[in-house]
Amino acid sequence: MLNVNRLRILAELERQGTLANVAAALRYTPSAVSQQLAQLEREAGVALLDRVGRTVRLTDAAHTLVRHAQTILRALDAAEADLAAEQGPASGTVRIASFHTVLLEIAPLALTLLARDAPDLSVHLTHREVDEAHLELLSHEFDLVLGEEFPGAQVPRVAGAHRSDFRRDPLWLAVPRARDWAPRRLADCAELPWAVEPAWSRLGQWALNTCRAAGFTPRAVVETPDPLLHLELVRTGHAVSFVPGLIGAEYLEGIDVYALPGRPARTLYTEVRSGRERHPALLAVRRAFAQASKQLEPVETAGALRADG
Amino acid sequence: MLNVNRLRILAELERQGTLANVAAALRYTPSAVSQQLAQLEREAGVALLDRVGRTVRLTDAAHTLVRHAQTILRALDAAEADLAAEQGPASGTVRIASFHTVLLEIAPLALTLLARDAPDLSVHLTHREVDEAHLELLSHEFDLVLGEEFPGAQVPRVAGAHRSDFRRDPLWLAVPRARDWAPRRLADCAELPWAVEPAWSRLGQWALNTCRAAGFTPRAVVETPDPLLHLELVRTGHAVSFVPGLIGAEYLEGIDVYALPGRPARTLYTEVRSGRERHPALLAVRRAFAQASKQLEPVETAGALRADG
DNA sequence: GGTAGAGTGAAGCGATACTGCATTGTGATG
DNA sequence: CATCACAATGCAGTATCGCTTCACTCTACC
Repeated sequence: MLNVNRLRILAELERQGTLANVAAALRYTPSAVSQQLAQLEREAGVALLDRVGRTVRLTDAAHTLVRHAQTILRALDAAEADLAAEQGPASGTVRIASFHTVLLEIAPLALTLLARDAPDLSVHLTHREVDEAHLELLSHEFDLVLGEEFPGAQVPRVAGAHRSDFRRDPLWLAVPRARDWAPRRLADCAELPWAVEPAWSRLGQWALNTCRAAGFTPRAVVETPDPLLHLELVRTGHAVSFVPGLIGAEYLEGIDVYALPGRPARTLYTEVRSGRERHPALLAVRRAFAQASKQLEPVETAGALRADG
Repeated sequence: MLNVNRLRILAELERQGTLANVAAALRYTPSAVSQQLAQLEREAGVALLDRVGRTVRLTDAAHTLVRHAQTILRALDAAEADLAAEQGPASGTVRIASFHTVLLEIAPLALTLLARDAPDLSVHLTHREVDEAHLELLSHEFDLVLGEEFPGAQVPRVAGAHRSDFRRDPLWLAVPRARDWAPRRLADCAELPWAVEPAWSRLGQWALNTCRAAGFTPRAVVETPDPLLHLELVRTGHAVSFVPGLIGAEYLEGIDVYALPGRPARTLYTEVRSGRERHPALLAVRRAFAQASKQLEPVETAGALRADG
C-alpha cells in the first residue's frame, strides 16, 4: 500500500515546484523531502522526478499519482470534518485570510458574532490579497480565505477549493463633494487625477477595464491597495476613485458616491479546502461572515451615472 | 492528519466483526489491532467502539469514518493500478478464487492464454465458493474472483467490487441415457432420485427453486458441490441432476441433457476490488478468461423440455 | 465452576522517518 | 572566469512508532 504521507509530499511538490519549498511548507528539512520522494519512487516502480538543471520536474506518472493523492487528501479532510462535527460545538483555531474591505467592515462584526455563537472557537485573521491567499489555502497555510470576484473577470473554480458566495457588493465612483460640479457619466472624470489600485489586484484590473470601456485610461496620482488612502485623497480633492459599496459611511465625509451604469458589483465569497466544507468550525465562520454582512447596508448614493457614449 | 493504516484497520473491523478476525485477516496480533484502534479513537476524539459483551461494535461515527476510509482505499488501489499500467507488461502474481465448473473447464485454457500473452504474470488459483470468495476479495485475500449469478437470485452490486460479466451459461437437466424413456417436462423427474448441490450454494438454491416451481421437491440421493460426482451418478443410472452447459462433452458419455423451459442460464462474471479495474494484470486475466470462454461451446442437447403445468 | 475465546495493557525491540551536516552540481553575478 | 547562492542528495545518528510477546480480565457457554 502506498504511503499517504509520501503522496502528500508529492502533491505538495506539484504546487511548490522545488523540494526546498515543499520542505518549508511542510516544516521538514529538504533532506527529509528528498528521502521520502526517493522512497516513493522506489515503491512506485516508475520514475516520478526528472532532474532538470538544479531543480526537479514531475513526470506524467507523478502527475496522475498526484491526482489520486488529491482525492485521498480530500477524503481525509472530509473524514476529519465529520469527526469534528461529532464532537459538538465548534472549537479549535481557524486561520483566515482576508483582503482589506472585508477585514475593515465585516470582520469585526463577524468576530463579535463568533464570540457569542462559538465561544470555544479561536480565530486568526491575516491580511492577504485574494490570489495569494487562495494558493496558501491549498497548501494548508489558511483554513478559510475571503475572496472577491469582479464582473468580466470570472474566477475559475478549482476542485481543491469549496467556494460559497455571501454578498454582492456594488462598485461606485467617489468624487470630492462640490456644489458646482457633478459627474453625469464616467467619461466626465477622464481628465481628473485618479487614485487607483495596483493593476495586479482584482479591483485594480476591473477599474482599468471599466475606465477603458468608458473611453479613457485613468491618470493615476497615487496607486495603493488601501481604499482608505483613496478616500483620503478624494476627500481632500486630489483624486477621484472607485469605491466598494461596503465602505462605512464614516469614511465618506465630504465625499459623494455615484452608482455606475449597469450597477456593476463584485461578489464576495469564502473559500475552504474541498472536503472540509462540513467542518463545524468552518461552517460557524462562514455563517458569522454571512450574518455580519447582512447587518451592513451600503450608504446612499448621490445619484447614478449614465452610460457612456 | 488521520493515519490511513488505522482507518484501514477500522474498515476491516466493519467487515470482520471482531478484533481477532481483523488481526487474522491483516496478519497482525490482536494486541496490535487493539492498540491501533485505541490510538485512532484518541486521534478522532470521539468514541468509535462500543464494548458489548466480549466483543465490540462500531459506533455511528466509526461507520461514517469507514465510508471515508473506503474512498481512500479505493483511490490508493486506483493509484497503484495506474502505476502498474505505467510499468509496461502485466507482471506480479494474481490470486484468483474460482468455483468448480470454471476451474474445470475455463481456467486451463485461460492459463494457456495468459502464459502466451502475459508471460511475466504468475497466477495462483484457489477453489472457493462464490459468496465466500467475494468476502475474501474485499479483505484482500484474493485479487480476482469468479462468480456466478442465477436467474431469480440477483446478486446485489456493492461499491467495493467491480464486476464484469463474461458469459451466459445455460442450465440443463442431465438424465441417464435410455432407449425407452425420455423426460418431456421437468415434473417427469419428480419421483426420481436426484443428485443435488448443497442448498447453501447458489446453484443448489436455484435448483431447489426450479424444482419447487415445477411442483415437487427433489429427493436427494447424494448432495455434493462437485458436478463430476453428479454426472457419475447420472451415468450409472442412480440419479438425475442439473448440469451447467459449460461442462465438457467428455463427461457426458452415457448421459442425455435436455434444455429447460425458458432456457434459464447463469451469468458468469469476474470481480475485482473497485479502483483496481484498470490494473494491467487484472485486465490481462479478465481478457484471458473471456477469450477462453469464447472458445468453449456447449454440447448438443437431446431435446428441450416443455413448461410444466 | 471450568474453559475457550475476545479484548487490553506493559515491556521490549526493530523499523522507520526525521535532523544535522557534508557534498555535488547548477545558475546567476561580478 | 571566479565566486556565491541555492537546489538536491547522501550518510550517520536518533527518537518515535508500531509491532510482538506475554500476562491479564472479562464474557459466554458448557
